Amino acid sequence: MSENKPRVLIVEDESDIRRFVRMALESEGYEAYEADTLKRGLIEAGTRRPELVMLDLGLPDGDGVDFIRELRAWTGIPVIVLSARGAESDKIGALDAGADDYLVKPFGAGELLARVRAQFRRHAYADSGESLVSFGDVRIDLARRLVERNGQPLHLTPIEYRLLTFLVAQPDRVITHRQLLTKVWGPSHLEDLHYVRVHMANLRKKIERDPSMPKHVLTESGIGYRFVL
Amino acid sequence: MSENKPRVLIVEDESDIRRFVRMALESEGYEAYEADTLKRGLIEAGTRRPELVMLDLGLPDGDGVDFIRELRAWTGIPVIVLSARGAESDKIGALDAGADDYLVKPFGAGELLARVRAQFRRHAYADSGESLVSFGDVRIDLARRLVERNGQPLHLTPIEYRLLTFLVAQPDRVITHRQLLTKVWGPSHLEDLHYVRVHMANLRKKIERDPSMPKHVLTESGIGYRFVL
DNA sequence: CCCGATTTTTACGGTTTCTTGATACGGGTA
DNA sequence: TACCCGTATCAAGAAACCGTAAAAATCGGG
Repeated sequence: MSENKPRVLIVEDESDIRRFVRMALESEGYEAYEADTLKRGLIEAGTRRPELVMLDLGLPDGDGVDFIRELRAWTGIPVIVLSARGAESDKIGALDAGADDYLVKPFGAGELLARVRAQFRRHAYADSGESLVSFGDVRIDLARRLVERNGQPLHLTPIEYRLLTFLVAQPDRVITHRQLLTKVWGPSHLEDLHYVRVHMANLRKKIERDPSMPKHVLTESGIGYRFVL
Repeated sequence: MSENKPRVLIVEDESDIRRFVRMALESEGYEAYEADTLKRGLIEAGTRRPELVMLDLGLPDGDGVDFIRELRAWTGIPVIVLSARGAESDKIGALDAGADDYLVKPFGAGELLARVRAQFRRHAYADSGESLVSFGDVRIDLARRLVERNGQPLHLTPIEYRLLTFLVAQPDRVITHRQLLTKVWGPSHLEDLHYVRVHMANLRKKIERDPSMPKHVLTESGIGYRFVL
């Protein structure tokens, strides 16, 4: 191997889209591998060891959600889901199963590359493993369970703190309502969607400069939220 | 012993991970010892006297939490727990039992080393730690087990003294009720939360200028307390 | 065995946090 | 434009949590 390009696996049955995605990725210096079935995709993932997977949910030979589950059994590499317009529930299922982001067809090359870059950034960041995180004018000391804003201690309630740390642990990633409810309130509160709304609003009031124009806790309508640094 | 490298004990049953961790540590100048069972780990800890232990929670021959408890019976050396993805409750149990930090598999070498360095930094500080601490108008002489306020001797009961020193040892950090109960009353009193309340109130009466507006022993509702100098 | 010191219980009022429901907002669509 | 859906916001009531005093039990030294 002469160079050390980041490797991306494309799992997609339509050859047009496959080619489009490959071209976009290669133009930015990524190495692209292709698979046209889920089965083949899992094999390629195991042998090529890509740093990122782009997965079409509408493949004929099985459920994309199962693909993600199998992949997640042995690796945490980011998965970006490509979904057809309107296949909302599939998308959410995929995110719940461990996908990291999604793109709705049709999408442009610029949009695609931006998402890909975000995932690579996130993964590099997650490995650096400091217990100090900061964004905007907020600093979090995870080891001490301490949050401050502009140097002043910022008091968060237990739920607010759990929400924030869960979000911060995976920036740039779409987090579903379901994931938030299970992680913060426990699996028995999957129907209490309004809890999330209320507490998210309270959290925003404390950490965003302008809570009505949030810059870090973004809402993904119909799906959940996304945290960006 | 020709050199004086810091010693780290790895307690882990999977040989791949063991080797990975050892390589990472040795590349940074640590001396690494290995054990593949908890039993063996305890023996090695006793003979090698490491400055740090890396412990996999999922060992076949027993509960990692018990390992930590046994270790804590005779030493306070830092323990970093290696836990499998999603074993949230194990993680908490381990921290309560006295672990100092945790890493979620899979983790990278950079992340691992950052955590290890953090522990050595912290421990070095704690060891060199003056045996004289002071805050507000209180001075504590840890070596002589003596406390005074405004120059006057201040009498603390055994429990109050243990509470205070435990808090003072980790300023700024939130300390959970569980931690206080295990450290001060022992692990069999995890349900006696009211003990903490009563004795904390008594302690505040003795060390705070205005016990109703505490400036050093702050309460974190729903979590525990936080000591600030 | 007695006494003072300490710890454990108990009880209750005050505070913080969470839940709940009502209401307003805002982007998309017919 | 008017409507619909999901979202944000607010404030109340409920629940959980905390501080405190004081009584009861326990401990330890003489």
